[in-house]
Amino acid sequence: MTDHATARPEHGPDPLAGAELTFLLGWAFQLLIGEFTARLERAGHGGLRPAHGLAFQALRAGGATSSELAQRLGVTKQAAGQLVDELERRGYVRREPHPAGGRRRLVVLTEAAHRHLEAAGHVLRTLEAEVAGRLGAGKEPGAALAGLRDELARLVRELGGDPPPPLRPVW
Amino acid sequence: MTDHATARPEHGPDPLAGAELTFLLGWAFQLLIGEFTARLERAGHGGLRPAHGLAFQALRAGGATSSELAQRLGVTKQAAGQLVDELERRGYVRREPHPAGGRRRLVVLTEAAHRHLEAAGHVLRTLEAEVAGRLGAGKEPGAALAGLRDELARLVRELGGDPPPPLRPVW
DNA sequence: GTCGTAAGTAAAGATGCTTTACTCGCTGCT
DNA sequence: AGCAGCGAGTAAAGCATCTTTACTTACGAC
Repeated sequence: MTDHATARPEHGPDPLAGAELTFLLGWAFQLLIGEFTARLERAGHGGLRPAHGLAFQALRAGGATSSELAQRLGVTKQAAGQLVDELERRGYVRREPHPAGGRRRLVVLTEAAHRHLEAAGHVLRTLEAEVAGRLGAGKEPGAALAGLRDELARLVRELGGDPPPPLRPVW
Repeated sequence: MTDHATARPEHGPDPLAGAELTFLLGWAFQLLIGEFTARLERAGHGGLRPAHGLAFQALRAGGATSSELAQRLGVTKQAAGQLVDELERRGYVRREPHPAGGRRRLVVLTEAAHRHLEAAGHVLRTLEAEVAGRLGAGKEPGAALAGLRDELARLVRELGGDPPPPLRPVW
């Protein structure tokens, strides 16, 4: 038995309780991403969308060619190339000669990108900590969040394998 | 203490366990939506994207003008008008004279749209039932899903209010 | 050498929105 | 009656972000 009955002190039917799991997930994700972007902007790291952050993460460990980046992001190499063009123009990545030669070029993050990544990580962790405090009233703090993470991780692994397919910014 | 340790029989670090809550939510949502769309297609209801389903839901209870639809979907009225144009061409909605007169036109669902909604609902419920069975191994069936739904609903209500802002198909 | 393969680039097209700017039908005032 | 104004609807252009198609270039194998 869950504490479902205590989750909403108000009277009347709860539209959210009847919502499909899929939509609940979508709402939660969208709200968190929205809050994330807003805070990042207020912290002086505006002008970049979540998709750019995903690219930064894909390049974090030693960079990659734009074709590798394309694969990690789940887009065509042309799309990745355009993304790299834009990020290069704005000073977040550099194209360096690739050790393996060929036509390859290694795309690496600049200091600006690393600063952005750090700020983004901080915002995400702060956000998660706030959520932890507000979740699962009545239980010990953090327990509800841990359970939520466990169930979500299991769900993702069941449906998407490990590692799961890339997150795409449109559905 | 959760059954986290039993969730992954393999050795080595678990990349998903270290993932941010936000990304877990995104992955779970995207995977479910993807599976939903694939099944709906296989059931003979292909060619419509999730956004169309959202429009159907917004029109389900007695229809609406396209401006009302725009508000419910969180887009401009022009975008809603284009959406209605397309759905009308494909036989999913009709524009009828509006009882309140003016330039208003009431957009209502056709039988085809209602059939689509029914099929979509069935797929969603089936999917949710499957998820319920695979979640929270070791607990009584359904308990993990109920807890997940509770926590998600609470999270959504905290961040987005009630009802939450419209789900947008891009972030 | 030349052939195949993979990386990268170029250009056009598709899509799904927004912005800007208009027309039309009604209400209410004077 | 006449007209100001408002909200619904429509039209067209612009824009961002992707894909598709098609090419060029570097290297390795044989």
